[in-house]
Amino acid sequence: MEVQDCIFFQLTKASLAGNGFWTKKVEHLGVTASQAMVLNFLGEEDRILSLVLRQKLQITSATMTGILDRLEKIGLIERQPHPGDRRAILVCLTDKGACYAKDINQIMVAANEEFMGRFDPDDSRVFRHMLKRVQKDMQIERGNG
Amino acid sequence: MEVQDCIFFQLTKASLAGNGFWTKKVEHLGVTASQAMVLNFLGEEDRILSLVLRQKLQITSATMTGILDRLEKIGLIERQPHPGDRRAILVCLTDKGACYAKDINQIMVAANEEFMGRFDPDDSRVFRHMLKRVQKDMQIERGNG
DNA sequence: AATTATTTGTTTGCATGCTACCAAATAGCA
DNA sequence: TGCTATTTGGTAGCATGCAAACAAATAATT
Repeated sequence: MEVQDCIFFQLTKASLAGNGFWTKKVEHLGVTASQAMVLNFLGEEDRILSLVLRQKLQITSATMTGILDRLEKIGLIERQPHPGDRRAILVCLTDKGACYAKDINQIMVAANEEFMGRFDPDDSRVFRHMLKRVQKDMQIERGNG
Repeated sequence: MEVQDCIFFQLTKASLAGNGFWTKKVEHLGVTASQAMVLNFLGEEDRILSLVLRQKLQITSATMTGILDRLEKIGLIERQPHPGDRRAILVCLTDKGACYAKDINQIMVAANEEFMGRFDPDDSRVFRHMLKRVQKDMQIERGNG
C-alpha cells in the first residue's frame, strides 16, 4: 500500500497542518501552539496542580516540565509550592499570563470556527467524533514520568 | 472554550495515538514510525531522488537529513551520488533494507485494517476524506530547507 | 516506629518537526 | 563567457514528544 493512503501518515500530516494553522494564530504573542493550550487551560482553572494539568492535556511530566520552564521564563506562569504536599506544584498565571489566556481563548474560538467552518456540518460532526474515538481508544496510561 | 473541544488539540492527540499504535507495530524491527514510512516508500520506488522522497513524505530537507542519517547508520539505506547532478542524492535500499521494506508493507496493510476496521465504514470514509482535505488545504510550500 | 512502596516532578537522552542559514552545484541570462 | 539566481542537501538551534532513571516526599505495611 502507498504511504499516502496510510491512516497513520494521514493523521500525522493533518495534525501538523492543523498545528501550523494554530501556531500562526498565536505566534504574535510569542508563544507556541502547546504553550497556548496550557495558558488557555489555566485561564479556565488557575492555580492548578501540575498533575491535573498534565492529565487534562495528556502529556507526560517530562514534557510538562519543559513547557512550564519556558512559560515561566517569559513571565506568564509561576510555580508555587503546594501547602499540603511538598512534592506537588501549583501552576499559576501571572497578571500578564492571565491577559494572554483571555486573548488566547478568543483566538481559539475564532480559529476553530475558521478552520472547521468551510466543511460540511455533518462531515465535521463525524470528523470530531472519529478524532475523539481514536484518541480515547488508543489512550495510554499516563501515570508518571 | 475548553481545550478538549479544540480541533487542534484533538488532531494532535489523535495523531499521537495513531502514531503510538503504528510505532508498536514496527518497533520490533528497530525502526521508528517515520523511518518505517520512508522504508515503505522506498519499497515502492527504490533509488529515488532525496528531493522526490521528501516531497512525497512532505518533510523538510532538515528532517530528511536526520532520518536518512539514522537509516544509513543501521544499514538499511545508502546515499549514492546522482550521475547527472552532483548536488542531488539517490536514496537506495540495502539488501537488508529491502527485506525490511517488504515486511513493513505487510505490517502497514494489517495495521491499517486493524486500526480502521472497528469503525463504521461510512464514518471511516468521511474521516479519511476530511483528513485529506485538512492536509491539502493547509499544505505549506515545502520548497527547500 | 521502621521499612517498603508509591507518587511527584526533574533530568537525561533520543527522534521528529520546524525555520534560518550555508556551501556547492546547476541553470539562466547578459 | 561571466555574472546572477535558483536548487540541493546539510548544519545549527529550538520546541515538543517519549521512556527511563532519580531524588524527595508521602503513603502503606509490618
